[in-house]
Amino acid sequence: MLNNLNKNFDVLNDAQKKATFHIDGPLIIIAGAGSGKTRVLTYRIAHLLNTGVDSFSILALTFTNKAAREMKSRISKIVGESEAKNLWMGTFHSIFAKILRIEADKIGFNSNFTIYDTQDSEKLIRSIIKEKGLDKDIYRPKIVRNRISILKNNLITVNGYFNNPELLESDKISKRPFTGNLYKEYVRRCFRSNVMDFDDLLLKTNELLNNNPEVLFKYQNKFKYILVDEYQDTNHSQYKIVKMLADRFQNICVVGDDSQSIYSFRGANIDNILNFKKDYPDSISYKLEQNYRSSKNIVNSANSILKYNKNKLEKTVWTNNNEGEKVLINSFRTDSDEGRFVVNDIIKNRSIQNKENRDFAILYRTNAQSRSIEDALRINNVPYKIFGGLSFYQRKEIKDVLAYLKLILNKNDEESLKRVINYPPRGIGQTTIDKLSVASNEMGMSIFEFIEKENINNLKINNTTTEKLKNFVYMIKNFSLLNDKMSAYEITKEVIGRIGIIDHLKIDSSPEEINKIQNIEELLNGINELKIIDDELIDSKIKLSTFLEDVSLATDFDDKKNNNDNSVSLMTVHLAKGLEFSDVYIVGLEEDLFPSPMNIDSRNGLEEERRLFYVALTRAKNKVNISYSQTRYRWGNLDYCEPSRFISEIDPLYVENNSVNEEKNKIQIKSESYNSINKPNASMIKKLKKIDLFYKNKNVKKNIDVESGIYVYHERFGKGLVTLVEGTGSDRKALIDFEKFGRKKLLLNFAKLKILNKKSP
DNA sequence: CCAGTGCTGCTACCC
DNA sequence: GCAGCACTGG
Repeated sequence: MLNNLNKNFDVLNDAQKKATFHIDGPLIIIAGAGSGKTRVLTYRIAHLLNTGVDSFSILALTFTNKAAREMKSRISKIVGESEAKNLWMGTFHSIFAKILRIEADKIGFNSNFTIYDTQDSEKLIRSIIKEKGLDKDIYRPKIVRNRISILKNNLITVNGYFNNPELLESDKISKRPFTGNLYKEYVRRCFRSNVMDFDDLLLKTNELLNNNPEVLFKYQNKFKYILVDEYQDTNHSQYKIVKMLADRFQNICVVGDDSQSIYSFRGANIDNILNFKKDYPDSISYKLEQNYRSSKNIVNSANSILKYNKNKLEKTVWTNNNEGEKVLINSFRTDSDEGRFVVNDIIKNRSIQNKENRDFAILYRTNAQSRSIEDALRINNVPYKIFGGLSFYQRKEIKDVLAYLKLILNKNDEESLKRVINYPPRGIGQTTIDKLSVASNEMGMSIFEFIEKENINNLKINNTTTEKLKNFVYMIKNFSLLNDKMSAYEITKEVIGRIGIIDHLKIDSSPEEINKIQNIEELLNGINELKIIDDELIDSKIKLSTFLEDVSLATDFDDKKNNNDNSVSLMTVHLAKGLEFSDVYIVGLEEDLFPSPMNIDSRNGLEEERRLFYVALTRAKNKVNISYSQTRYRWGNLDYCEPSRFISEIDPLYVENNSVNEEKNKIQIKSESYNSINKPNASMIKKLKKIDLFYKNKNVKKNIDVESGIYVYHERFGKGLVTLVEGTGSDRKALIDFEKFGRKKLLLNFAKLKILNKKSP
């Protein structure tokens, strides 16, 4: 092994070697894009093992399952699978979920606690808001959930919240003074349901380690060597856990790139990496600055935009690679023109440069932008794969099946119960559930427990419904008994069969429903495959609890399949982090899109957008194509766009700008529309654009003649007589008596009406 | 209780 | 443009 290892080390450059061979004491590795970061991490672990460090005492934390898997398999290749298997390597959430299950009793939880995803949490919060009689338009569940998430990630508990005048004040100002009460109730309900959300996995770990010195001691001793990947993306809660665990031996190695910190919106704190030296004054730092991925033009153009950022660690990424082609900038009239260009360019380069579909990636700021690109790809029969969007496990039909499975393991899981107690429909309606909810809540019980133990006849629920409730509880309990003797695959198969979900989906055999059935089958196959893998390793079938833990903390579904098919990749820039492609198209480089309008009002926000652009640029090995459009459909209507400020920030030395001629047109459009206004601010421009758009919009043109007394034809409602027109602007409505559908009030801005006869003057 | 329609509201997405 | 909640009539 040693020889093999030493041979491997020869491929490292000086900085990489220094970082790899560092053993004791705090170490920070600043790793520029494409500088062989993962290589250093894996070799460093291999080296640690080689010098006699016990594989059980190494903890390596990553941000994605994918990163953990990759690293583990690479290490396996160097040191062998049996050694690699002992490493504690995984995401923050999976590692600490594991520890929390072991230590659950110390924080008053049961070790089979359920993990809620964002959607589950939001649903629970929504129902609490409703119960408390608060206005859901002010207490928007999404905002409240987000607020609570941020609080938790900053280790602010309910008490901490109420003792913090600033927080109380800020929620008062934002017209949500009862946020603290919602937080309190949410925490109470999660606890009662034996549930943790993603943030709890970190928050509760903090509490566990803080309040139980013996537990902290145990894990400090266990994890003598700690490595953290993507340190720039850690939030406060993660930072504190790492700090506590590393406190005893100080053998902490963090790797990251401040220039690729793009997750502050979910609580990542760039200061963690910027302040590492303050936290560990004895730390050593190495910079990996040689880029092995991209051409000189790409590296230099990416570097040039970072000059506009103030908050950063100094480093100079450079490369020995070829000069390469310049970064190409193109402008288009419409977003569909942009899509067509990108696809034609891919087809062209595919044949001229002998490239394959998988060499190309199309990156965008928001998922909604994929549509125009997809259209062009489909028309030209170019195979593509969209990454991100709704993950497999987020789909309704999958979540429905999973809810049954979760309920089997944790009957107090209220959200899962509510999800499936009447799905597929079994005659238990909202009224019944509401009654049960209130009554069980008063008793401090879960709904399941309540049905099981209490006399529900007192609730004025009729006998047939009572019977149905009892049956449901009986069914779940029965599943539990079966589960004790069954593998995850077997019990899931049993559940799917017994609840009749497939039959229910078959009722109308629309393509969507067929697809749902296929997804459920795929879920089952997925579990079955897990079983096989597990069989090979330890000759036992995977249990439901293991499977659910995997699923709750997984998002990217089988990358094996994704890698095998040879297609163009479409994804957001965020998702592209860590990946590389030969040719990259970055589309939609427009103000109000990239940078995102949400992030342009603060320096920190704008700098993060710029780093995001940096990430996009540095994904490419050979060629970057940047494009923007002068108009774009957004939320169903046409928007005028200006080129992104980031385009002009790239040093012109490395750029070929094809869009200069198009510029003139654009400026004309702009001056026509807004000349009369003196220095309009951003939001004003937005409003003007909307008004402007309204009058130019084809819908308005089409419906401007609609007035009372004329006959119109509507796509769905058919023929009708307009009896009244009211409102102005986008609020203009018509009251129409349809022959077959009766009286309807329609917004003229949106209604697709054909005028059948005009009233004579 | 349920299905079908209307209305609303929208980043990025790791776990 | 669309999804997902809320409302309403059967």
